[in-house]
Amino acid sequence: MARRKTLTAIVAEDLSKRVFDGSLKPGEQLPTETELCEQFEVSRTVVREAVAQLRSDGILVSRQGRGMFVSKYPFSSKFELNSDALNTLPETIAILELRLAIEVESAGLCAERRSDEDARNIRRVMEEVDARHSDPDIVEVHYDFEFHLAIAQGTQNPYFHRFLKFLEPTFARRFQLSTLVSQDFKEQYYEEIHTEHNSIVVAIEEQDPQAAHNAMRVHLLNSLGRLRALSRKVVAKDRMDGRETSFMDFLKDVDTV
Amino acid sequence: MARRKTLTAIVAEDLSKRVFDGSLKPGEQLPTETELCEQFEVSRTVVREAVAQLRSDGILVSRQGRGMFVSKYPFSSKFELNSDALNTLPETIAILELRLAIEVESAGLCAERRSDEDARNIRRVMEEVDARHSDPDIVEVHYDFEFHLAIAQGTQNPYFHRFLKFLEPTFARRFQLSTLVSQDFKEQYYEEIHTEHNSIVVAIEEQDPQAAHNAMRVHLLNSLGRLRALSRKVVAKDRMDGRETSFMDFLKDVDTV
DNA sequence: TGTCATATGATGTATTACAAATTCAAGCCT
DNA sequence: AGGCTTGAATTTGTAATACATCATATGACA
Repeated sequence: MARRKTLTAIVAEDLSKRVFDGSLKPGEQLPTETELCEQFEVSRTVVREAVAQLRSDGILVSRQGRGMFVSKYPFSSKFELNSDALNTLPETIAILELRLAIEVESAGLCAERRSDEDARNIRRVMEEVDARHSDPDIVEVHYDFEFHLAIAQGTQNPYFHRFLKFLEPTFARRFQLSTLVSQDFKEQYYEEIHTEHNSIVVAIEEQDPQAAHNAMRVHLLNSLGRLRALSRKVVAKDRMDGRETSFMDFLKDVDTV
Repeated sequence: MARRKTLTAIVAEDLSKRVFDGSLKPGEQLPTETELCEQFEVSRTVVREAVAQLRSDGILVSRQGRGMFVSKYPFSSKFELNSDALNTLPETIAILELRLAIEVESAGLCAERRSDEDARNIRRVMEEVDARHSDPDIVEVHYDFEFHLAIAQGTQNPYFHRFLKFLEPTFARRFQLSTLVSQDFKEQYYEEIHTEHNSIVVAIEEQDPQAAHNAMRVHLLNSLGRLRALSRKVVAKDRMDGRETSFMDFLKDVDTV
């Protein structure tokens, strides 16, 4: 593996380092492309590809005929979750707390601002989610993500939907519950969730932000609890089978392609 | 203004669109660079710069001698705010709502989980922020960001701090209030903010999550109101001076170098 | 059948040339 | 003097070509 870094990558990293350690200040003009070619002893092709990357990251701006400049706000305006972290239980829980924060407010704003069409859509999605229970073998722990996205849509603030969509991969893993829990448990599981969903929907339909806040908070706190319970079952099952699998390993295994 | 889009940008957008609408599937091999040149009727320089961007976004990977491929996980596991959007008032408000969601919960969790040292630190930062009022000329509308960061620190969940830090550039712009508002107004402004801060701090010290929620919500809703009021003043002043500057232009102008 | 050399085709890098946009100053006009 | 035009110089944007390097497929050879 470990491929040799391309010249382009080297130049790009060096330049972005210069920006972030302050030797190139926001707004400042960079050396011309030809000067950079001399400094790095590479061709203009390389410099330009490197610059293209930094430009798409918003670190540089370049204007034909004038030159290249450090962006006025070069400091990372992106928020990323390194995929290593997503597979550990503590990280998943920490991120679920972040999600709870967003979703509680999302439910409240949705209750305030939803259109009638939003409300109808949300109820429809809830019913679709319920209908999906007919398949007894496979369930996603957060199989109800579409429901949550529909609510975010109703806030009329696109950032809520975008942020939730961004968090989706963290929660969209599938679990084969059948290997873990009895049918009875699943029934109970679905029953609980439906009840929780329903009280959220009712609050949104009645345009009661406070009630929506509360119902969503309850739902996600319970979700957190269910996640923890499930993880305990997994660990117990592994121990019974003589394995010593941690929850994170489990999450990796069931990861669907 | 409205600069003509570069060919590079056009190609990059088209390719990323192909990925996201599914006509190019994860893991699939792309046409060769020369083929893309023919398709788009541009030079290889353009194609390569476009690809360089997509590669840095993690959408494509290219291997020397083999070809270019759509990444297996092209779907952005990063959340970014494009800097163009940050300069418009509606966007700023929308993002402030997102921030409110995070911070209300942040205050609550902090009240629950803070260490004694966290509590001391928060109060200390609040007092430092107050002390800064001695400088009568310059104020940042959200000069109190450190205070909010200190609270996020107290949640014991690193993602709250990280997310807030990520949003900081959106709110860390400086305003020269002196050209806009009277000294009296500033006094009142600071007075209000201090009162709001204090009730948050008290709630956290008393470990009362519900009160912390409420206090933080009040503070940020008022912040939202102050931002709107300020924007109205700016527009009014411009109109008086015979200009027709929108708030977004204003934000660009006061941009500090 | 298995192995190695070679051919082939892909991306990576270099070089050169020209197009288009911006700046700046000289020079002209009023 | 002040404002305007013009053109040269500079800089990024695009194009075209050549070669280097890496990966794979092919086919000869044992």
